[in-house]
Amino acid sequence: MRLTRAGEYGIRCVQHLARHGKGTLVSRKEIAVRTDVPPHFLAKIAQQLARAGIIEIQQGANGGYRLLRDPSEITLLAVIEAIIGEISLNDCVGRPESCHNSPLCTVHRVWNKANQQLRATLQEADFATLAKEDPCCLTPFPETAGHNGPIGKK
Amino acid sequence: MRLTRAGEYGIRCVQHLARHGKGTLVSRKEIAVRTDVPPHFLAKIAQQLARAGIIEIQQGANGGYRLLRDPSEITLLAVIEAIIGEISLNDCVGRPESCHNSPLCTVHRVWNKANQQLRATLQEADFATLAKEDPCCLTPFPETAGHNGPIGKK
DNA sequence: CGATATAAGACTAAAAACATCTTATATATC
DNA sequence: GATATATAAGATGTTTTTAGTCTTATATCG
Ligand code: SF4
Ligand code: SF4
Repeated sequence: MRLTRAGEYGIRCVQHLARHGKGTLVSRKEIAVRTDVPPHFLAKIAQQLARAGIIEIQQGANGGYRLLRDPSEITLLAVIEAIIGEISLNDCVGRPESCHNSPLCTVHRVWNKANQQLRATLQEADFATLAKEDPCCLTPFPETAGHNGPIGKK
Repeated sequence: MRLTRAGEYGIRCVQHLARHGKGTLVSRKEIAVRTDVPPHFLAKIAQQLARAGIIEIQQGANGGYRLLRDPSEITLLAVIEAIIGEISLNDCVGRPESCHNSPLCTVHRVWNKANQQLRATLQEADFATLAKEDPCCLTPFPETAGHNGPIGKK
């Protein structure tokens, strides 16, 4: 297992959407800027989240992404695994057949246990709870706030 | 965090040495053959284990490796971290300064917790316990058994 | 000394991660 | 309907990491 950048970015994306609540449309640009993720990269990640049924993508002018479920129904585990696939600390955890020794291997059992524990911990964390303690103050985003002039940048 | 091949091989190496017990000299070749690890790769891994004080390397003819500690004193965690460095599930766990958001981030806290839990689980597993339930029957290795002719191969 | 074994690190190949770019398509607004 | 804007989809490119090999040097036994 390895939490890649894509995985981390996916979490940030859902986290930001969760701040706006279920169903609210948020532009890719806003998410990208606010969570510090390369916009084109975010597009890819969003597609994976959409395939997993976590978000919905709206195309066209004034398009963007929206959460399909309530933040309390979305876990860290679901978001991570939507992007990097099922967590597997060692090859033999996800594919026991990759090591002929796995049926007898006592180390294998430790990995299995650790893996299960890790997934459980990540499953316990839902985005409603995460947001509750989150001190993030959601200041208006330029585009959303109704004027187009750049603020600060340039 | 990511258990690399080197990490997995390191565990196999220590596991094999543990079967022979603390202090017993075992040739690199035997370990490599028995645990299915490329010999030159094993050399590298052994050096890391030696630096971490887990094994001792004996050079010269009839050289090899030996465990410095009792198997019960060696944990999975120690071996893994000797090779891949301290376990860190996400960048921000090992280096909080890598994300300016880490002091406030609620996701960060979940990672910290999960990381701590994982390390604890791997620390609980020592090689004496692992070997106890290990059904491996240690048949004599050709070189060790006192004759030099190749068996089976070629 | 000579045979054998590891040390140490350079080197290479392959894979994965990370990111960008291009072309196509969908939608709102005029 | 035309146009501008936003995402879709996937090809492409760059960089980093992993995995493994090779070469030269050194240590030890007999
Ligand atoms: S030796 Fe054990 S821990 Fe290692 S890959 Fe095989 S089954 Fe997994
Ligand atoms: S946003 Fe939170 S979880 Fe993600 S890298 Fe920063 S501190 Fe870690």
